[in-house]
Amino acid sequence: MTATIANPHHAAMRADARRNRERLLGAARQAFLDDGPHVPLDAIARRAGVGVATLYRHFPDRSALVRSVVGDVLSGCTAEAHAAFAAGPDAFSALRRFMHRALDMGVGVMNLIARDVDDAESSLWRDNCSAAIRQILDQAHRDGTLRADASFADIGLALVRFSRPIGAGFDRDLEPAFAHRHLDVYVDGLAARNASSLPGAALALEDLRAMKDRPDG
Amino acid sequence: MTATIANPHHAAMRADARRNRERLLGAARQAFLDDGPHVPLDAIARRAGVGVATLYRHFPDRSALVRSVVGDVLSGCTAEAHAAFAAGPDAFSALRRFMHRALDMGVGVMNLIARDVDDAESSLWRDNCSAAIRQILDQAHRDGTLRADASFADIGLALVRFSRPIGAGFDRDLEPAFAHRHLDVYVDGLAARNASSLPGAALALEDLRAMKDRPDG
Amino acid sequence: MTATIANPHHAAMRADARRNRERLLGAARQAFLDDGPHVPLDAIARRAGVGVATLYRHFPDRSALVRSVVGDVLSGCTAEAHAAFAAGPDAFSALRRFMHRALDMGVGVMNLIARDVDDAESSLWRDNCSAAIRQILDQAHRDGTLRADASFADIGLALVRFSRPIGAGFDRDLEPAFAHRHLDVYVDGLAARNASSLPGAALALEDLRAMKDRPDG
Amino acid sequence: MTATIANPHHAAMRADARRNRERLLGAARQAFLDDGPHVPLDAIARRAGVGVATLYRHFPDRSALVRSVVGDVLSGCTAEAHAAFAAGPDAFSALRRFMHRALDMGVGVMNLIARDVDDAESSLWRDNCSAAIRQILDQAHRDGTLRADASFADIGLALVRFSRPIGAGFDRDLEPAFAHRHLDVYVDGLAARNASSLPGAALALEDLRAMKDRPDG
DNA sequence: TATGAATGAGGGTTCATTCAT
DNA sequence: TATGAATGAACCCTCATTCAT
Repeated sequence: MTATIANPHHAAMRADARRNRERLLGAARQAFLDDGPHVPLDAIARRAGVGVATLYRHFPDRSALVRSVVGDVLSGCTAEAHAAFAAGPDAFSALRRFMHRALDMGVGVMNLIARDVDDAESSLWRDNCSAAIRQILDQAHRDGTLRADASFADIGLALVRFSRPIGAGFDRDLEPAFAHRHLDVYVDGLAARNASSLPGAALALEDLRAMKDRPDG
Repeated sequence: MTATIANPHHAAMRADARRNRERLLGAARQAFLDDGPHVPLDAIARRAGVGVATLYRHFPDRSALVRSVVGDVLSGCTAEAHAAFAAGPDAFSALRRFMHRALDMGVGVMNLIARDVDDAESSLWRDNCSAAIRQILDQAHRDGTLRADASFADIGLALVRFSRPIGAGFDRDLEPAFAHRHLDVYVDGLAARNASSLPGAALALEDLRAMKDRPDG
Repeated sequence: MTATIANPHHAAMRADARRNRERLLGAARQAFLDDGPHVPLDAIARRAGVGVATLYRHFPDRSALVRSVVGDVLSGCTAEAHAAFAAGPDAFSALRRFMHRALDMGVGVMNLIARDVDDAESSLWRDNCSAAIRQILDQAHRDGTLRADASFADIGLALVRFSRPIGAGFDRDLEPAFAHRHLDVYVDGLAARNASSLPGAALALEDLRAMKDRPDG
Repeated sequence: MTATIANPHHAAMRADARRNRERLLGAARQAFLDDGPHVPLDAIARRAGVGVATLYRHFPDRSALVRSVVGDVLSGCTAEAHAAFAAGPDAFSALRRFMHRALDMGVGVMNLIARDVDDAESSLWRDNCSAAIRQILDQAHRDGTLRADASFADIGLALVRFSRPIGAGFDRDLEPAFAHRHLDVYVDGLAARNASSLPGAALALEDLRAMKDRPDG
């Protein structure tokens, strides 16, 4: 399921190197989901079946690995958003479908690690993904099926929230089931006809850009 | 806002020791929320304005501290649930009110750390809290205001989900605003009249008890 | 003088890793003898001229290091016992010779640390060494040169006793001289013709196996 | 069995303070024997049933406590040596008797801790004890019952050696039995008629005075 | 005076990263 | 190029000692 991510040297890479890179990306995403953002890099290398130094050859430090994982996931999400919008039949149901797909893709990992990611390339990934999602939201707003007070920031962050493991001491295999159930109730609440009034003014995505450095999270 | 937690030696403690204990509990809860479950104990001690060894005198190891924080938060939540139910005017609005209060109390911390907490005392806190919440849910179900397919497990875990920081790389001060907005939409979706049908069978709390050991989260 | 200890991966180890391993073993034995069982592992690493983490790479914790040192010493002792028995001319003089050699080999370290060592491999080392020593004792008993009331337990523990530093506040370089003098008097007392009667019943080695956990020494 | 040690303030001390002092001395000696020289002072205080600060009131630091324990033991030993010499019937049997008594008194503790003790008062205790022992040895030498090559240094250090626990991983309660058996064989070897020749020149006590600082031991 | 809480320095261990093979 | 050994910084925890009650 690893979306192909544009790597500058991708074409030039030897077959075994490319295979290692992809195994590392997959192992890293799963490790981040399973064990949190602090999982030792040794453990990721072991999961991928390579030595640590191979990991460092492909990703000079933890942050580079994280950025690549995020890029991988975001590009996949972008594709899913476009596909859902195209498939219809209407924007609101496309939204619901897309959100469930994003959960399945492990978009949650993006957030576990997003604090470390603030470079130009990642911003691009993020912007692409945003645009694809906004396309759906805007149409739903125009249709009057999505409650008026639900902003892109609300929904983008909701996506993050629902796709993160809650890790509440129960069997990890049950996570997806609860996530999808929670998400479905939330989407029901998003329907225009079901709306109570939300507290506070709608927050715009711009409000979120005020990054601050923070040790952990 | 630190709920008073029953400490066996509480009465017998010297005034300064008790003060330190409370400052440590408060600092720990905030540190867990801000920086995650791996926050160095040194940092917690510093936040509380005491030396590390003082922390260790009060809490023999990280796990003991975590248990105490959990107990502290859970007992506070229990009280809030009872209060909300008593205040009415009806169970559904009590539910909404209680859930917002639980967010404010930092119940999210419970989950960040719940994996480490599995002793008898913590179970008691948990059970007390569960009972207080179920009281509300059962009444709402009887009233027909809460959608029939929303189980206690759904809602308990939703509480956890909404109260955890998503930490998506934006200003941490905005967390509460989004959490409350997300929660409000979710509660709208919980209203019986707004329900679509949820995917899968309702999961019971018992399904969650199948604890497995897992390194991180 | 480091006896070659069978390490499963010995052959497969890189040259530098093997060299480090041996330097660590030697440094550890000397450090245990000089500074006791609590000597900081940093100090051992420094003595060996490597970083701490290198020590931990080779020996996952203090106990593993201790076990390896013990194995190293015991295997050397076993070889000495066989050699002494083979060299003759009679069992009693072989016993005296062996005991002095064991002192030189630093067998005392075994005991400083023996409390921590109770795994299968160490038991094997111990049993091999015991057997080699018993071979000498049995012959001496048959020859009638060794006093009848001297058991293997007596003599094995005497070996331990004489080879440990007494550390009585004097120059450590004098330790071996006194140890050998004490041992020689003791061996004189072991000769059958010199025996007074020993107090109490002879204690068998089995009595020693009743291990109890004990914090320190 | 705590010998009364001259404490400058002894007479002036309140009854409860004196009782605490004696309990601390006894607890410390036993703790040093049981758990080695590194036993935490908290543990000693707990054993004595007092708070840590009480320990510090009586003994300003670990070294002072150690010195007092040593003085306590040495003064007891001195008394035993005089008594044994007076009781006869001959010097050699007095020597044997005294050495067994010294073991019983826990003279071994002296050595565990002697490295830290080098002040004038301790030297006095030591000299008194030496004199009492030499009195026996000199007579035995004159009697021709003690081998000529056994010096005071040999025998004094032997006392230390036999009275220290060997801690070889067996039940600590068996220590005294083995110590007495080892000692008895050694004393048999000390008899003039049983002597082989000892290696090296006899070492004089003066050789031992070359103290060096050493961390542990 | 006796108590037990507070402190900071130090040792044990893990892990991100670099380097020799 | 892939490997895994070496390194040091950081964190957890303990303990000697001081200080408030």
